[in-house]
Amino acid sequence: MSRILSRLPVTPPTLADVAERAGVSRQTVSNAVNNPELLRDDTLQRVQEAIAELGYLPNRAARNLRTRSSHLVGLPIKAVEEGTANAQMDRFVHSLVEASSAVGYHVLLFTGAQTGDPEDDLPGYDDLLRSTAVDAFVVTDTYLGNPQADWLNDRRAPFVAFGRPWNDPDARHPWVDVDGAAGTELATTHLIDKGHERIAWIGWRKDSLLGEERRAGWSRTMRARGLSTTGLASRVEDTVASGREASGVLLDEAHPSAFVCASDTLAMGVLHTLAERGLRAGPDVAVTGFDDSQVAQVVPPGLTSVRQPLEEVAVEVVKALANLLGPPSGDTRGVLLTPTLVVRGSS
Amino acid sequence: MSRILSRLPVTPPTLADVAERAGVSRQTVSNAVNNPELLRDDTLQRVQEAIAELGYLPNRAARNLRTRSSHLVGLPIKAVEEGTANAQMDRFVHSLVEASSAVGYHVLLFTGAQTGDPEDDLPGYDDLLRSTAVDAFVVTDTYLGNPQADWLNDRRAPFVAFGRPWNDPDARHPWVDVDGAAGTELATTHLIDKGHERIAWIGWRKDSLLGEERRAGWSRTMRARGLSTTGLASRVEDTVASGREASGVLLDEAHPSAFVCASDTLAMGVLHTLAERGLRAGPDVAVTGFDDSQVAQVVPPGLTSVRQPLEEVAVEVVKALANLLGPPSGDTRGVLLTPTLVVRGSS
DNA sequence: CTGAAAGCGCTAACAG
DNA sequence: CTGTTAGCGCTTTCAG
Repeated sequence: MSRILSRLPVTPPTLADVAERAGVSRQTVSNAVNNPELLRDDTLQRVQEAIAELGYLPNRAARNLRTRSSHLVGLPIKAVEEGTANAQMDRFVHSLVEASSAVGYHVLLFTGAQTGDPEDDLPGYDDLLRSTAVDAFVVTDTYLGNPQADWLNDRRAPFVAFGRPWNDPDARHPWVDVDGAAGTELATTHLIDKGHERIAWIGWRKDSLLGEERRAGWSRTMRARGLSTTGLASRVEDTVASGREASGVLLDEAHPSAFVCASDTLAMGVLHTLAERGLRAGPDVAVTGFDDSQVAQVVPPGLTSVRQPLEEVAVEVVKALANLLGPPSGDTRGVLLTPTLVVRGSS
Repeated sequence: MSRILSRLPVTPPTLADVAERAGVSRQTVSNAVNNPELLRDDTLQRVQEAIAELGYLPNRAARNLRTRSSHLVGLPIKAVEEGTANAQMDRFVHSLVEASSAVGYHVLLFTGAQTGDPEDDLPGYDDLLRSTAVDAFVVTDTYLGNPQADWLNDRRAPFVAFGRPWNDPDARHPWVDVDGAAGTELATTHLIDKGHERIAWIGWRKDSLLGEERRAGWSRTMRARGLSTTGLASRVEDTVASGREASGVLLDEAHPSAFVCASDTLAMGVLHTLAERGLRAGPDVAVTGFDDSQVAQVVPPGLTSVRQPLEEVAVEVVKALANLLGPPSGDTRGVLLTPTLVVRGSS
């Protein structure tokens, strides 16, 4: 096998080459590749042998031109945020590439402008779309007010979102998301079971619906267990410094014995405060984060964190994609997955 | 502008549409796009107006078919290693995507098999190559014994490596790399300047030439300053647990006051040991890592780390790519870039 | 400087 | 079940 493929011809074999070798017409070879069930067994086998001997693979450009589809999905990527623990894109991208290849798709990366304004990403989408470079998009950043989904909907561009359409609950595009409240509920329950009663929340500002959802998981669990939340919540920016500051204030004013955080970044801020005060994460004050970042995995003594099932998310995204691009079968609009809790030394 | 582009036609405009609108032949439109200098000024302007009005963009598939080039570069990605701090891939990927788009290229992601054996990635390359899906590859993992470079060279597949050809110093493919020894020299010098004399090394096993290079930066700097390295070096696997263990042994047996590590992962292992022994990273024992991962950035009290100039690497990679695919101009075989040191609380 | 003709490799539609 | 015909949208000859 590797012998056969070991020398790349100057110009790769075409349908015609295979057809000649197998003694059939070009169309028959095409059918052998795309609709094998149409061929008689012996013909099929003969063609397949010729294909193997020649190491034939259909020319993508020609196929794309003819079928008006590139078998490529576009994925916009943002710059990594320095100084945060939010690098989970990596994990998602890898899973997406893998899941896509299983259905014959490849992932094409692109970036918008560097301004940070999502409006400026739009031309990136537009060019790809108008040049028929991709069949669909996967968008990952569907926070409230993000124009991408609306924009894509407007031009009837096929896309699947990782993230709920917060803008518009009855948006008609397919989406996949992770139940944030379930995640923080897991964390809060875990802490309560460990005997904690004064459990503080550090989350994002109110305009983040994603953040409000995660917060809801904490507050509803506290209430359900009959625990007070008064004075125990803080809403800040998603930076280590904010988490550090917020946890300092909370410790002074509300004396919590544990913190549930909306992100690993904020949780790291809490660890900073604890280190400064000579408190031990875990034995003295418990902390949980969100995303199971590499930071959570390697920081001493290990940060307990809610882990999003990104592999599953990718699989569901690809399913939705296939449904969008292939023959539509039972259109599932939205899929909500449940995260898990990874317990480590900090709790 | 956004008005004009705001409605995607059922089927995008073609060259013929533009030609009709501008009252010229299809050829002339093609020239207007690809060789504007061939047109008379007034014709050019007329055509460009028609292009803008119609929101015309050349159909990629058709262009690819005709020019036998996809304007796509393939980038193989590995699964994220859990439990390490080695997630710098997405910083590089982002930079690469950006640099590529500046010269009209897009990045296509693919994965090999999941076995971890690099041999199994080869079919991934092969398929992409034989189906003319990509024009070239960027490979990022050129450790000793990795078959990719040889394999690609064998089939005369254009590629650029991020990483030196350790196998074969006079390999003929272009590469870009970062000077690891310069990085650890920076770290070691920094520690010496802070007054440290017993500075230990924790690195990788000897079969990693990359690791040996980083080690050399430490040892040559120590020697140059007249400091002993005897009993101060340890070579282990790249895991947090190994770093923890090695630093424990070194502290007991050689009493170093500082550690230079070959990776942030190992450095985190050292932080674990320090935390367990009630020692403070920084004031009590200094530690430096390598890669300036998010972990280094957010862990208390901040991990001093060598930062690779990945943005520059990407730019150089794309330069080499352009040189490979476009008209060859001055073939620079290899480019070696210098890292910087980011000083934080741990030193 | 502009236009006409040819064809890249493939698949959809139809004919045998 | 297999072969023939046509054409996707573009660029590369080569004439005018």
